[in-house]
Amino acid sequence: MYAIIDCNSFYASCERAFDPKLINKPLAILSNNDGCVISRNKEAKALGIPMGAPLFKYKEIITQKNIQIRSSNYSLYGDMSERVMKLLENFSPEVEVYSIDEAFIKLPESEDYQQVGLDIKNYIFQCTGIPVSVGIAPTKALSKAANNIVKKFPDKTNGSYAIDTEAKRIKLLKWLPINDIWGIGKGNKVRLQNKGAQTAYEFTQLTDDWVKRNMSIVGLRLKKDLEGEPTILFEDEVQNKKVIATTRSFEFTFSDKQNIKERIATFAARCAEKLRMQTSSCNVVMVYLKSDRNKKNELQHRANRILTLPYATNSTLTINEFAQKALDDIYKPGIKYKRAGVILTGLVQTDALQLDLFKNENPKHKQLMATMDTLNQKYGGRKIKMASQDLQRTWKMRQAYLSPEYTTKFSDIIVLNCRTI
DNA sequence: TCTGGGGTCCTAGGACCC
DNA sequence: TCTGGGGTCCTAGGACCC
Repeated sequence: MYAIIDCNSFYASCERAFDPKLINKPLAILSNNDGCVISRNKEAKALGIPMGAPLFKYKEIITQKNIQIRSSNYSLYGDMSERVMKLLENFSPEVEVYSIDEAFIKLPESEDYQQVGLDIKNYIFQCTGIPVSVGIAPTKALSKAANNIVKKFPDKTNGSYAIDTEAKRIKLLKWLPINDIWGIGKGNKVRLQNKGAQTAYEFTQLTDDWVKRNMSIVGLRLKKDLEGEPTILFEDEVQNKKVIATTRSFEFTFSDKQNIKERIATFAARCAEKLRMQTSSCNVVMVYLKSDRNKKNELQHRANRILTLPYATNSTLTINEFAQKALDDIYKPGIKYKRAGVILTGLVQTDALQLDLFKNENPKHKQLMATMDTLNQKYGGRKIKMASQDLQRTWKMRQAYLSPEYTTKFSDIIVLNCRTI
């Protein structure tokens, strides 16, 4: 049997775990630059704050209803996520971390799966203060569906629901609307509705042939999984990333090339760092620029440039050199740019590099990068940078409502004042 | 003034090879 | 009446996820 453990309103729950003032209060977490809402607890949902709500459009209701807001604090969420995942290993050696707030685990045989789910939920809450929902079933897609039941009926399920009989599986599929199936998005929803299927059950009644032809092998796998035949693979080995990207919207729009060069340098450096962390090198660098598409009356421009490198590398210097070349190719003066990104692809394992007969990187880069990474890890805050980066810290994200890094920074650890009673 | 960021997988079609 | 056949690799774009 598989279980999916899904943290409820994860970012909001992380904030609440360390700040008792937030208990039972509506709370929304904002995206980078405090632009829009990316997580909200159930109290905020009940007040009608939708996912993706732009902050400036909801200012009024936020003040009126006294909704608490926080800037996103990824050091905190990333650390809390690691803790939750680590704790799950107490229930099974086989854990697939699916996203920052979700994991699948393979459960050992049990007489009472419902109770296993409750045990997991209680344990995670006790150790971290994070509430989770647990769905249990013979396949991954069915466990996701069981999790939907938990979310829709929190009182009846108390946080855990298990599909452990054929009757429950059929009942679940007949209840589950087509667009709530994991893996069915907008496109396939329309396709299936046109075919007359409204529920997961009706989807499974279509022929394999039709599903394969209209929804590709991906759709067919999903159908098998819903039929109870485990077809979507369980992957507990952590895979290296195949694409590494650093992309941001700016806090303002601007046209000044020097400014944009500096950001591209910083994005390139961040990408190269992520690349070295998984001991990969890249063969391809892509850079893109976009103006603000919400400003209809301004001159629009979006462009990208893809450069293939002469040799695979993970050197910040080389990657930035090519990123800057790409930028030169696409930058147009006079455009107000709002967003840019650096994306690395063609990733290969660094230790399995093909050396070229003629073109190879200066070996000094390797030593320099190793030294830079060591120093930056030891002292934190990325103290060692390229000269082309933002040495003056002339720009930074707008994060007006940022909470402390309770778990990853010594100066932010909560201090208890104990008095004798 | 102000609307996120980072991924995965699959398919079709073109280029190229013998 | 009637275009050769079989294959690989790469890329752009679509669809979906959290």
